[in-house]
Amino acid sequence: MPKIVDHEERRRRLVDAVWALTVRGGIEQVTLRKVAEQAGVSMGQVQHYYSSMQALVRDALDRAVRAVNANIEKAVEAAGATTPEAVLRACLHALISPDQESMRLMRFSLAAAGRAVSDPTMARVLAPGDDELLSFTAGLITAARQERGVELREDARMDADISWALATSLGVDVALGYRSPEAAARVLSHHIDQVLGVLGSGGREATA
Amino acid sequence: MPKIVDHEERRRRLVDAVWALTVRGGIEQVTLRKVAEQAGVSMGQVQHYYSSMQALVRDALDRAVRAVNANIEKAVEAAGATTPEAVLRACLHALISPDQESMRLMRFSLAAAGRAVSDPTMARVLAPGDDELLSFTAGLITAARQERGVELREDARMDADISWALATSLGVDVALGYRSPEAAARVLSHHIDQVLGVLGSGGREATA
DNA sequence: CGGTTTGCAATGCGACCGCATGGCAAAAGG
DNA sequence: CCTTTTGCCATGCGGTCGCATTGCAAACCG
Repeated sequence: MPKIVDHEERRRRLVDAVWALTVRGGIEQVTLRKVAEQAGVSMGQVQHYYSSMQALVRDALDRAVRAVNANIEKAVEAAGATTPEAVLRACLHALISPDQESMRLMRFSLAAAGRAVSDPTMARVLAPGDDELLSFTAGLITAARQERGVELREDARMDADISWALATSLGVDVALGYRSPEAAARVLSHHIDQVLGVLGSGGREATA
Repeated sequence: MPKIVDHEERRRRLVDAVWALTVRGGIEQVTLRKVAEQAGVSMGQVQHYYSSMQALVRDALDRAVRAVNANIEKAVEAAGATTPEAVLRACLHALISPDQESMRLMRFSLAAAGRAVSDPTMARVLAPGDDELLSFTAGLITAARQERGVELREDARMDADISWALATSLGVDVALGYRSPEAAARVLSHHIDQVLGVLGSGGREATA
């Protein structure tokens, strides 16, 4: 077995080139030649690692999904969140992080979602969360309500659904510059407050 | 002035072809030749009415925005909404209408939004609402709260913002088949109930 | 009737696309 | 040494793209 290279590293380079090209000029700029140039390799190498353009874009999307999830987990850890409410807030706020890397991922995800119109496998990031995620989040909401002493309701799952949809939407807006990170954070916090029953009567303090 | 034709009708035909092509195969299928074929005219005619491909897609987006707004107004009228709450619900629910025409527009809008990554003029429909819309909606929310006898808060504008973001997101999901119209309607109604303070303690009836 | 203006249709051009193919350099085994 | 396997580069092909150009028929004015 001669000439052993790190395949994973090669693919990461190529996918990163796809992200960069998409963010800079839209997904229609992602061509074999441009990807090769951006990654500083030859067209041949791109073809060597991906059997087709579609396969490359698909892998780029796969990795984007995993990267977003990793960012969320990282954000939860970084926040040192111990209470369910803190975990909930950290998870949702991770989607609107003004961090360059996060914004890159959101922008690429939006471009990919545009393709979902014709290719159902292309939504993933911006589509509704799956059962597992919603159940987990609903659990957080219920636990947070309990801790706050708020009367419980059976609609936690729906609130989880709404919360992810809103956070995703805000994340796209931030990544495209339609909202400032601060404004998006205020909106998201306001919604979480409402979900957790924090908003009683004109109270302003709520949470940081 | 010889050979007078209806320019507006021509453009409508062409834009409709753009919508159809985008919905069927993604915005990357929108080419001069395909648009001409879809509209049943020659490439020359397309070029006669639009100086470039970009101009055509831009007009298609313009008209989509106007069509969505028209659909909303139509929905309000059709519902015979008289109270602020009924108007509010009609407006928001118009975005998740499972009507073929509405879903076409949402799908095209999503494809266009995918281009917003590289072309800022391409968001429009799926971007946050403008000041005027938010103020109007906030007014509806406040009035609806008053009618319900709910204690007033000063956050109506933010709730309006969130409501539009959620309705838009749900509308995309419905148009792409990620949610059934009924499921989306339940989610949206639940959110509006929450905004209007309908959800007190485990109550189930709320609204239809 | 001829002239002018409008509304297109047809065709051609250069650029770029994804992908297939063929070959060659480097590393390891014999 | 030679062979084999791996990783990759270079090039060529058929197709499609947006757009410019050219020409001409229909409709109105005089």
